[in-house]
Amino acid sequence: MSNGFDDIPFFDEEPAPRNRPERPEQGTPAPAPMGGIAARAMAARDVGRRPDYLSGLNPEQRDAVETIDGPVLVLAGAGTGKTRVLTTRIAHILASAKAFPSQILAVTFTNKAAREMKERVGVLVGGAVEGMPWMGTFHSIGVKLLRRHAELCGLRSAFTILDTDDVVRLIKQLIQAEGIDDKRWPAKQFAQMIDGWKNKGFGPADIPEGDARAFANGKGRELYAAYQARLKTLNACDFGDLLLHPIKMFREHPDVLKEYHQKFRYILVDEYQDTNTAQYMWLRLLAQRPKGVPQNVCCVGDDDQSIYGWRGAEVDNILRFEKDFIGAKVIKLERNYRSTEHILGAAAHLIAHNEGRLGKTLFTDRSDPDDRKVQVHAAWDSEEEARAVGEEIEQLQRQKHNLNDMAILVRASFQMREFEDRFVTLGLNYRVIGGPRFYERLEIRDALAYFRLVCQDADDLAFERIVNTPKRGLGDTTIRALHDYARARDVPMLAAAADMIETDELKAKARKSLFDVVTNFHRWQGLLENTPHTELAEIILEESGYTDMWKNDKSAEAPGRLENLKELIRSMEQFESMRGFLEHIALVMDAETNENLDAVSIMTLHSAKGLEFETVFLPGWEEGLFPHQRALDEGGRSGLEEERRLAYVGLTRAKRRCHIWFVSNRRIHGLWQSTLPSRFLDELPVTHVDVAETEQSYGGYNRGGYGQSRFDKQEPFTNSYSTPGWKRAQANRTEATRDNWGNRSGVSIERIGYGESGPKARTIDGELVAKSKIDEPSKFAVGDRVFHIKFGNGNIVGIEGNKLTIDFDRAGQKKVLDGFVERV
DNA sequence: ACTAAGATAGTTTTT
DNA sequence: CTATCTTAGT
Repeated sequence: MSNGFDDIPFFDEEPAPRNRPERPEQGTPAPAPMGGIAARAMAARDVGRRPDYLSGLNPEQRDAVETIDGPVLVLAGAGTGKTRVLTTRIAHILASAKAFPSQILAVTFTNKAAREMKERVGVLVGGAVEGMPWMGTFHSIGVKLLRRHAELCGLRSAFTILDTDDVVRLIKQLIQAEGIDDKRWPAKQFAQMIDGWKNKGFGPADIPEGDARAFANGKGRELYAAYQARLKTLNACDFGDLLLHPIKMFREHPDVLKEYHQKFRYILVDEYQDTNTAQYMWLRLLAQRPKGVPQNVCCVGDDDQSIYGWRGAEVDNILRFEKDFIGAKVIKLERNYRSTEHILGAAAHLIAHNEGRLGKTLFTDRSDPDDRKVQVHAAWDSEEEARAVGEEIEQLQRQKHNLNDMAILVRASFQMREFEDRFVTLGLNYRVIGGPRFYERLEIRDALAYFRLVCQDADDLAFERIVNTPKRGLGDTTIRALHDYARARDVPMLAAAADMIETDELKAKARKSLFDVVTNFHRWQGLLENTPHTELAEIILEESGYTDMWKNDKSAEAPGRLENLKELIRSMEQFESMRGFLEHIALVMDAETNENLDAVSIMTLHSAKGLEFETVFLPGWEEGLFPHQRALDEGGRSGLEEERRLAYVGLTRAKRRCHIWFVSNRRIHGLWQSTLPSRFLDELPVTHVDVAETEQSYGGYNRGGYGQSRFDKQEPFTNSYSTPGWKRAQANRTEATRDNWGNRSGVSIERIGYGESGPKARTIDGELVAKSKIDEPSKFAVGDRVFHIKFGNGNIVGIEGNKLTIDFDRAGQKKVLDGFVERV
């Protein structure tokens, strides 16, 4: 290691902010306290040993930690210690004294990831982590930049951050104001379009002509511009602006950008595969350096876990890292510390079906004869699926496994319900992750609207939300009048209200009500500076009559809502001011879960990313659901590949046990649909996957199709296959388990090298856990009259291997497996 | 201004 | 089927 003490910074070049925020930034100028690890690290160096925090890292991890100068891309597979590398790297930078804590920019996507990073860095470096104000999400760092330089972006520092709900309401107003039919052109859809544009870094002038024409008969661009103008008058931002405004500012004010170049000596990015174009642009701007100056950027990501393409994430960002950052070092982390070799083998084999990946192969030293293969189960319908999963969980529970160590990961949230229902009847504790959130509840949003308006009187959306809540007799007519007046004079609605109560414009009753509202707000605004914010919050909710409204409400949920309001006030205590609290709310919309309760987690595959469980259940592996039909329709091959990555994410969440389920019948949109097993099942390797025998063999209908070959106990599993693929698998099996990958997973996948021109030919062997029997002649013929247990009688109109297309008398045309029908 | 019946749509989600 | 939103009627 070179002597890093040559360029120890003697002072922290804290830029003199152009617009000082009211609240000084905490802790920035404090020099790095060299306590704890850092001190020990240096002591260790003296005796020629590695610092403590480096021990226990494998060579690749250590490389990723120690290569702190110059661009580094860490390709970190699932469970390879990505967060550890990131946090240790920060500790290492600090220990090397190459930067002050305040000179490190560390970006994550989610608040959760940011929290975890902070926690773990704290363990390594102690209090120094408190001096790292530039560790956070893209958006929270964006807000920080924007509050400092608000004027350069046409805003005032106290600007409001609007959530999606506010945005949609605002756009709806604009659409209606333009005289456009808001039913034909839904505001929600346009909000999504704007979001998409912003993800790509497009302002109204930059959007493609085709996009502009696609909405409201060519008014797309106009509306987008009107929206931005409106945000400006509201002194508000949407989430996209939190990135776009800083980008624009950096481009227009190179001097400001330069300050940050000097400031951020080291930049780290987590989950790089999830960055969208705007985030990428933002990063490029901050990371760029004059020729010869190293760009100390370290991005950590996994192209195989890129599952947010639909939300604007560009996997390309990770693929082109080397081009963008010349001289970049690419380090692959492939040693997995999480899962058994069976789980890893199954996941690796599945993901190998994707093209256009950088190509990593996870491996583990872990090999335990007790490790069970991944289990594939079949069920008749989703009800049976839930029942069987419940039984499996109860059995594990009897074996003293914690429910906290188990998770059910579904593709779509409607799948959750069946499990919830089942667990309620079983009395099994469960927790749903990612459901409706605390801050999205009606009463919370109402209360927040009051607070927002007190803090920022230009917040018309907040005004409109609560002006007649509780009921004050201020209906549509009054609001429209206020709205028109405000727009005509270009003043906020609260100010408009203050004006209008002086006139005879309104009816006496409305005028009186409005007068009360306005004087209340003026009084509360006066209290803002000198009253403790929790106290002020209580005053507002009391005096506005909002709490009374719920006290007088006799409905069942009213007491709960009052409880939530109390909870809201309680949670405010942790913040120093009402503004600080509101900012937190806008950015951190998540509520904490009760960790004390032992409960099974139910969540979507998307929200499971980054988590791990001893036992994972993956229900619903059926064509149309997973891969989802819409992903296929709209995303084509790349859509399918993203679905496959999602499957990969699901499998790699499991540490020891993994159960996959598919059903033959699922109720979609109220009616029963016959479903086919997911193609992903076909893509699993036999060496690591078992088809589980179910006592109830397919809900009691043990015949034909998947049922016949896989659940018929008379015939041993290994004999029931006769397809070429299976034979190939058989032949390869011995070889595959004792392959030349040493102690790596037994899957025989050729390694795909990074930096070569695309993936090489792969040999994907040993598949066929659930291969469709396309080669076998069907025992049915077109025109046959058949009976199906769920759909009744029908005629066969098409045959494709073991998949029959049947025109049912009652249920219409459906595709079903031949095992489920009988000739009549 | 509020309630009740009708229409409609229905992946994934963070900030 | 069902949750949510809209509209029509009181």
